[in-house]
Amino acid sequence: MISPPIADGLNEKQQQSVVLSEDVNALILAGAGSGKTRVLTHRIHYLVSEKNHHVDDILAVTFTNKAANEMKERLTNLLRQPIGRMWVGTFHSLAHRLLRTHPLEVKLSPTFQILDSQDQFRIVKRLMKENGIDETKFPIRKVQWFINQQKDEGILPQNIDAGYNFFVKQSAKVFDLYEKHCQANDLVDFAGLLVKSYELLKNNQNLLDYYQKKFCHILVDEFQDTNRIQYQFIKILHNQNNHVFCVGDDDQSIYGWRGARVENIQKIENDFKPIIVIKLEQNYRSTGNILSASNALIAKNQNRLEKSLWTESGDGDLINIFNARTETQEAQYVVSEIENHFNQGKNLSECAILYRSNAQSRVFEESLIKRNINYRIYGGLRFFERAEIKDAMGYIRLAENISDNIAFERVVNFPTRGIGISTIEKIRSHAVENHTDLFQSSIAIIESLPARAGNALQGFIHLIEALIDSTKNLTLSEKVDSTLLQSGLMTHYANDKTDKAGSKRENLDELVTAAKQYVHENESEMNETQGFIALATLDSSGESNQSSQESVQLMTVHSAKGLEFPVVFLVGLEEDLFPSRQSKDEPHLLDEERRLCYVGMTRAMQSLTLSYASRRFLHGQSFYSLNSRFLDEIPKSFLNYIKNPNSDYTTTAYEDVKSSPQKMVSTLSSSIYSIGQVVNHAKFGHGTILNYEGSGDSMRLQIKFQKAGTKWLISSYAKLEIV
DNA sequence: ACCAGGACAATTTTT
DNA sequence: TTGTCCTGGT
Repeated sequence: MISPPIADGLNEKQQQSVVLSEDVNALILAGAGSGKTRVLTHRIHYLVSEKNHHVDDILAVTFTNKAANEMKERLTNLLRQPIGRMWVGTFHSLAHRLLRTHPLEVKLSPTFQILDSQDQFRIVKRLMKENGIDETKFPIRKVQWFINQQKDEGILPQNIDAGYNFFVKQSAKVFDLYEKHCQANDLVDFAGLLVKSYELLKNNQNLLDYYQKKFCHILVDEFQDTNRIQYQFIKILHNQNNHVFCVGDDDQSIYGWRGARVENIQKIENDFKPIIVIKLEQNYRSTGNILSASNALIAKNQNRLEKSLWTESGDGDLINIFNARTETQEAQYVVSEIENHFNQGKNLSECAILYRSNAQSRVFEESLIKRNINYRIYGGLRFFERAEIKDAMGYIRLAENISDNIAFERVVNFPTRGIGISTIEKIRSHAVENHTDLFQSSIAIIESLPARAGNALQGFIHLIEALIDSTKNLTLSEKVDSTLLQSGLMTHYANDKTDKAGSKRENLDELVTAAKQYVHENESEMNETQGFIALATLDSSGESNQSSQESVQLMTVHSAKGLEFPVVFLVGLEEDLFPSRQSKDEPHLLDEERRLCYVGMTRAMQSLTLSYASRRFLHGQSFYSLNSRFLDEIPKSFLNYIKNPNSDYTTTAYEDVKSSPQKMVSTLSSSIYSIGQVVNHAKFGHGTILNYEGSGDSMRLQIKFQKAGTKWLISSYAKLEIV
């Protein structure tokens, strides 16, 4: 029916999806590893080369920059034409582009700035302080979270019905203040990009007509991750004459806590009629056992759009289960297994350690360092979120747009130049009273300041003016380089003797490289510098498709979504950790945990090991733990229990200990110590035994010393004297 | 302006 | 336990 190259290497269902008629909407339920990105890119290829659509007729939306970049790259190869300004990108970047094209229609100036979450935090904090809202009762993080939640739902402050909930009431008040602040200061946060884009289309019929007509085809990746405002955005762009093509997998919905609505994937069948649903169920990634075990696990969830994945590849190895005594032993086991794989010729980068929470990474790091194995950890502060980078960007932003108040506040006294809080307060209030920006206010009030503060501020003003003047004709990277020097940031870190200064200097150098690598699109609504500034906020990773080196990959299961590895260790499968304590009592949260576990398992291509520890040190305390219920939900026939050579008790024995505290005491009483007993330590002096763990030589005692505080000591080393 | 020490909290994370 | 943030002292 269709000629290669469109059908090239696609299975029947994939082909069907790709060549679907142009008259229907489509929902492609694409299971893990079923080649969904392939289908998406080939669909576009088909529309362009067979149906003679121009690339500009197509809108393709993803969630992450990574996915967007990958799609762009694949399309460039497939279409063999530059995709230039094609509308491919994240929801946020596309919304941003819309707003940059039509800022006035939503009461923004053409130079409006985007707030990242740090900036947002600071603003919320200041507003709360100014309005006397007690941040100990209403933690700023929670209020910020609340605000974003509302915005993701498309809810405005005036539409919140707080009822008797005091937290909601106060948060709604802050929300209102915050929205007004943003409006007055020409600021848009991440959620705001979407909210405003939606409003733009809703309130401007001619624009809506234009874009509905322009985008003949709207393709959405990872549809299960859409939140309400994103759904509305897609829905409003859709009319009788254009069509949506959505790809998603309800079993991989793991961002519900962030506002993603799995229901959207079900709603789509009613809201976008006529629609054709196609399931992609052939998996090209994992071996039979891995797949069957994953299928069995996810089958425990209710309300699924049932799919059952299958594979043509053989059963492969069984899934290994390892029960470690402690988290340290778990790490040692995993690392020694990685060494084995390495010795058998596997590349380190083919091995991944996946965990539920970032705090778990440390033990693995320590173990890897000990054995001298390269590793890479994902997570933590990203490049453009680092303080030194944000400072540098602050100067660049201020030089580009003198009324960028966020940037002004960031750099006005960093590196410190004697401009104190009181001076800044004066600048702020002048700005508010005169409806002008902080920079103009500074110039205006300088005469009225005490000599010292005045001089300091004058110095800053001259610095910025000189910066603007001297960099205006430079290329972007020269501009960045020169800004680093003129601002004094480089000197500041050169004089800084603390151990972190070196890496900060390296990061700043890296910023120059990032500027060099930045590719600006010529017909953009922005100039090159503005484009670079926007990129820094909208894609803070700062990664330019660099290949991962020869190193073991450590990351949370969340960040592993969309990736695959030949060898996977999914660790910490314990009750209260995975599923997490906060989720286990609520059915819909527990289901999401199960999906998360499913996502983790289905990352594995050939080898999958699940591990858990019977005792774990967390938040400075040791806890006994039960194996995760998810392990019990996988049929035994797929599992291979690894014998633990160092285990001094079996699972059942320890469960006895865990389930009845009395037993702990009775076990303890067989040793020479008992809880409540007073002992003497050579160094710490007198103390009382509060608790204990383990037995024999490895027994550890928790002792509250009169002077030295509470400590955990190993009984065989501690040389305790019973008093 | 800067640092030490205390209080406090600690899933998941994109944009 | 670790990191972060705030405070109070110098």
